[in-house]
Amino acid sequence: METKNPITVVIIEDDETIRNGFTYLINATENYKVLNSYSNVEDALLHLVNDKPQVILLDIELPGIKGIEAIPKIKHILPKTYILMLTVYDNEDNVFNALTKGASGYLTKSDNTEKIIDAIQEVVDGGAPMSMNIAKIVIKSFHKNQNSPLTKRETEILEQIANGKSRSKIAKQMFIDLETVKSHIKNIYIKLNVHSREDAIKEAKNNKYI
Amino acid sequence: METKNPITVVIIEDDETIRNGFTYLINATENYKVLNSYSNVEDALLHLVNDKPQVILLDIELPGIKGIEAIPKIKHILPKTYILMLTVYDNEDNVFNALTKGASGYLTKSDNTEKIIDAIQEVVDGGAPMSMNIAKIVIKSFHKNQNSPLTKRETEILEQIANGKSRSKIAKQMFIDLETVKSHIKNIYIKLNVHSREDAIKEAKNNKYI
DNA sequence: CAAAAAATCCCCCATAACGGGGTATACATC
DNA sequence: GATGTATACCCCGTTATGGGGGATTTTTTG
Repeated sequence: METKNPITVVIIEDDETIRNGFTYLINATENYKVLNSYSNVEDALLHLVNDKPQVILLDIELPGIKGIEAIPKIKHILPKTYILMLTVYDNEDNVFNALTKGASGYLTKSDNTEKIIDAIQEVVDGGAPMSMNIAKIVIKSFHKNQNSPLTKRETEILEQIANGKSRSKIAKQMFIDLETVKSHIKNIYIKLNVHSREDAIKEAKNNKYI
Repeated sequence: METKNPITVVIIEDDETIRNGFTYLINATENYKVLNSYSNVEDALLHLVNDKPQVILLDIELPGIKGIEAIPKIKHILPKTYILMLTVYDNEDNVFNALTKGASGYLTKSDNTEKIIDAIQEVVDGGAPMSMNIAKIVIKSFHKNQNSPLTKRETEILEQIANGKSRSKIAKQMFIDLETVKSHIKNIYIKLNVHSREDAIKEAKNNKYI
């Protein structure tokens, strides 16, 4: 182990105790260095360009910009940085969203130091570290959308519908035309053999398409 | 352990493999006896009066009458029987509904035999056995509707809206008039300071009202 | 019991949203 | 060259929605 080129880390976590604890523990480990730590995404985004860390530990539950929303923003300015999510609750949606948005791995805050260091190392080695229970969720999630008759886009739209969004809202949000949304919805209905938003949601949920 | 007065159990579960598996495993345990097992609630209701089990293992996902709907019916004819719900998915709504309707505990189907036997014993001893992750959901649910500005009825209706149901569907399902639903929705919007279904859902989810 | 809160039901109105019918283009995969 | 996907546009009639007024009854609570 050489101390000349330590693995550089930035921590984004609003809880001061956890933030300082992690900073201390990682810095105490040979070959790992915490460049900076921030309590919110906004601050972090301002300084990350200078920090240029190899790995970011990113809390999911943050005030202001949430951890998951932060992923694309961080990836935009630092495309090569690995992001490890920190979470207390292993919520399925969060896990899956974060991974699809570009997070490399997942850690629960109760994981011990050794695990966290291992995870950082693993991620710079190209791995995808995550807690066991999180891995289970991911597997379940992958099982989910597997044999769905819906395309990616259709699934996205159905999820918006399940959130109570109108066609026009969906269109605006996805930067596509209202008519395109209509087309997709028509196809969703045909594929699911339903004739209403309600039935589509029900059918999709029953079959774990969403 | 005396074998003269075994704890009597009835299983209601549509999957034959699980049904027979549980029956076998419970009968193989000293002091526990499965009186009967049924693949649906309708059959069970016809024979439960004769069975008079102390404990019923009740699947949530049943054809015909769903497990949760069955709880009050079972409680009606056998008020002293303890009901343990069996589930594969630890869905928050289901868990909470079942418990408020009179279920005593909750088990995931992946729980091992020992856990299930323990749960049966615990429930006849007056406990409320449930898997750890289910317990978490219950705690969350209790935290949830605490300081909600919405009334019970309004919350019910908002939940229906969040499931994509139209006013008229909600009205039919809740056996109330369309106009009543409209009134409730109007009040929901005022209380949440929103002007659309979408925003109401978002606001309610953010504040854990639903 | 009396007052307050919650739940129920009724009317009107204009607008927005919906579901269904077709058609068409660009693009990638196969 | 056929298929699948994502995109966009047209038409149509029907339904649902949100907001504005009430009113009544049941339930809860002080």
